[in-house]
Amino acid sequence: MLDIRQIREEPERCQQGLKARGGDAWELITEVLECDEKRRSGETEKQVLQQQRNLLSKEIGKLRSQGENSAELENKVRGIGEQIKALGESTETADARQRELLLQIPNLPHENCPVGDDETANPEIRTWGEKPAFDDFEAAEHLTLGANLGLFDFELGAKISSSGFVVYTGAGARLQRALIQFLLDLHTREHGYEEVNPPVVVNRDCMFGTGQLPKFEDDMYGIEDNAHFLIPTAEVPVTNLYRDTIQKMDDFPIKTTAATHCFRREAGAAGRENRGLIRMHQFDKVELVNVVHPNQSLAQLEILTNEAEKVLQTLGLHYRIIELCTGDVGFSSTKTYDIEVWAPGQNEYLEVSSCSSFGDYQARRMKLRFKDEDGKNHFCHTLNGSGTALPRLYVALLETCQQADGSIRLPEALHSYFGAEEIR
RNA sequence: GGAGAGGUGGCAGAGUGGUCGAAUGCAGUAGUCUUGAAAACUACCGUGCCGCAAGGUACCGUGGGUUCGAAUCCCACCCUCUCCGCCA
Repeated sequence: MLDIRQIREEPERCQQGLKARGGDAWELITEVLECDEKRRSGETEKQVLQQQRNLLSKEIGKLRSQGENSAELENKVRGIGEQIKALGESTETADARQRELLLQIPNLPHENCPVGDDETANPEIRTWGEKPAFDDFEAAEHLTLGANLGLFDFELGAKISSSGFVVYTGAGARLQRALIQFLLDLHTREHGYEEVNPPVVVNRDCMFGTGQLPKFEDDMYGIEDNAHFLIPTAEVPVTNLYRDTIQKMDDFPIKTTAATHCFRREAGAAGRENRGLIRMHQFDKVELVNVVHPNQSLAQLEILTNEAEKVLQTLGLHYRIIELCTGDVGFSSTKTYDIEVWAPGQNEYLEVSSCSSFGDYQARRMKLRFKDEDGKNHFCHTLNGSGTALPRLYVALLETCQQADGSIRLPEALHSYFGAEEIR
């Protein structure tokens, strides 16, 4: 949520930021300001009346305790009560509308977020490693490799669920488990994360807190009349662990990781570009969540991105980092780096991680605060990044590590986790 | 799923219609004392909103209601605990 004070004080700047995203959210600013004006004047008026009522009611109490008649005063206060009620209703309407609007307005892109209309304007920040050369044979794609090695089965997934679900089988299931274990160990042992294992069913408050609701309800699997949702990412439960809390500054940065299933409807996403494991309704992901002091967040985003990169470096997978431009950053994000791993069989880069700083946008939504040296409360900054998504990592791994005979030579870091050096 | 009990400030725990934003204890912060620490003593010590400020106002699980006035009475919902049932 944007700060209503900022909207009040620099509305043009807010509108500019929103315009840079594209879309028409900037048009809402005017109405927000109208509501704000209505709300505040109504509230002030109401408070004056409440003060009168409180004073007179005390008076009545005094009179009664002395056994005196208070009927006249009571009548007067009754009238005030009615006015308060009427005022309360109109300010409540303005307040509700203001909140509704604020929840629909995305975050402002960070001032150093590159300007652009869409993903074609995303600059490449850096690359690591090189595309592996396949001199003696042509790189197969993971679907072929997996089918031959019996690593996963899409038909079985569709049979027991529906299209967009997969069953990992045998060594394929084992590899999945090994990867998750490897990722969690990396982040907890080397990057100082605390591991949690949260519910994958969460309530609506969580979805509002991180910004999935109210705009993206249709993207998620809802249950019980959408009172609860299957999480689209562990960002939701993990960040919301800190919802409505006041943190100690000494604890910054708070770094929490979780491996969870993630569920997304991905309506209309079927097609050649999303063949195989690349876009699933259910997938695993290891998520990294940071809660930090506001002046830490920009630097922390670099650290967080490096932590996610470490995954690919350790596995020896070539990748590039791009930064999302103003027209492409996510709803709640203020600055985002995407990490794209090279998948030789696909002959393209796949997004395996998206590392974002949300500024105080999520924190304000979920009332996540910290106490400063003077004992005053401020909103924290939140960040998160994938560390990393499993299926695409899996794809890049198979396709990069394939050998001429169709077997997979695993990176050394995985040997102990997987229990073998090769899959054949 | 059934029966019962209960949800008050960081924690513990009073308060059952007015002077209660809320006793008290613990924890915490600052100070006095001390070579230092401890102890003792003193003071401070919840959150939001409106306001330049003074101050005002709201919040006792959540949402409604009764009342001149609600932490306190009524209704609904949520959650926790205990017992029973079922069960990985």
